[in-house]
Amino acid sequence: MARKQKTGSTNANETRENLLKLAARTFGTQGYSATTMRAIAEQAGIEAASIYYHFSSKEELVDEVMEQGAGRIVQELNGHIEALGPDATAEQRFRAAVLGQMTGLVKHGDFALAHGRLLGQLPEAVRERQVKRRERHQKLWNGLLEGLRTEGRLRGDVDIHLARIFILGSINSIQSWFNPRKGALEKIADQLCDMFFAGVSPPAS
Amino acid sequence: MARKQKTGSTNANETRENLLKLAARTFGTQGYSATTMRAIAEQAGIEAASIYYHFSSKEELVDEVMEQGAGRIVQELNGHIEALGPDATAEQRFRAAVLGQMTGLVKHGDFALAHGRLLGQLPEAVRERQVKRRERHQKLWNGLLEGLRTEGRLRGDVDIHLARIFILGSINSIQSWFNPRKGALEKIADQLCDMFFAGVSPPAS
DNA sequence: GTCTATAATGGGATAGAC
DNA sequence: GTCTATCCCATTATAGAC
Repeated sequence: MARKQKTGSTNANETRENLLKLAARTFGTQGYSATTMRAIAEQAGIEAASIYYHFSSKEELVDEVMEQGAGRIVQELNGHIEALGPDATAEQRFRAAVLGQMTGLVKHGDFALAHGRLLGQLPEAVRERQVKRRERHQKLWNGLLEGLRTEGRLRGDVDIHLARIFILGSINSIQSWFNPRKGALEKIADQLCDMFFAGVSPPAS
Repeated sequence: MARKQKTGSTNANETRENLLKLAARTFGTQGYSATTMRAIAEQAGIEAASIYYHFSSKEELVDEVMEQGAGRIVQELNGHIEALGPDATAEQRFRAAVLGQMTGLVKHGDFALAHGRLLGQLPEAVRERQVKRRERHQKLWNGLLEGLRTEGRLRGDVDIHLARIFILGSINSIQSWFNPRKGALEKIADQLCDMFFAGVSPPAS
């Protein structure tokens, strides 16, 4: 059940979460520098100065947007993999990861978009942390691909590095074109995996 | 042979070209809003005000960076295709396009990077024109893929739209990782196409 | 062709009232 | 928790000297 806030007056956490959402959307569409504290405040119906009660700076604000963006995507991805149980094949895990990451990108659109687009525009301190996060994420995918290799689902001459770039580039591009009316995510993920596998798997016979 | 300038004093065109290059690099790495006229001027060793002798505004400057970025990539791509002669197969043309676009991205790094990263951050007027340019570019790729289909190099159930997204996402991601010391572009393009074709082509038998 | 000086605007952030 | 008022500085762009 929902726990009561300790603070009186209008709920701080709620405002904070709202600001984060609005910041994510604005950062993602306008970029870091072009997004002003005033613009975020206006959308929330408060003055820019009031943001500083919830966040100490613009930098802290964007940092948390990035954290949440990365966190939500990974969580979705992991959730899809874990739902398979421990006996899943490498291919099942890989396919779950593809659908999981796509789902994360679409479900947490604003945060995911900000996360994907802002890396190159961030203040140094924030950027460094996010670069490390991204490296961990790539390792996760490397692991999935190595699993495929172990189970004989990757041709010997396929470069894992390149395959990862190939599949991640495709998955992530979904942000710029996916429209739920044009087809279910599951179907798109399947098609993408089919294309991927028919390319990397050894000839059937 | 090189033609003499009509103007006296230090060559205006030269400075203009230099400013464009520096602008491309800075826009591409920092983003549109974060790039200041001062920063560009400083790199060129002049004052910010002097830029306005060569460009009427920041908007015009970024517009030309975008134009050149798009133009150089397409030119490289077309050059590779045309070098094949008129009797080339659809697959040869496709493979030439992949290598051509990759070459363009690497060869004109600063302009290509700016072109790829700035779309979402541009002033409306500039953005609209570039969105149209991108659509033309996508149609070019659709044409290449339809050629493949006509010549029986695409499985019937492969969605051309998705295949285009798949291959373009992969090609374009080269900007963020390619290192000439790690392997020739030709080899990477080949590997990418091999992965692509072994997926989309009908089973050999 | 580039400079200095400056206008006009808007940015992030803080102080202190309520 | 949010406000108003304000500081201080950076920004794009222009005017006019050289």
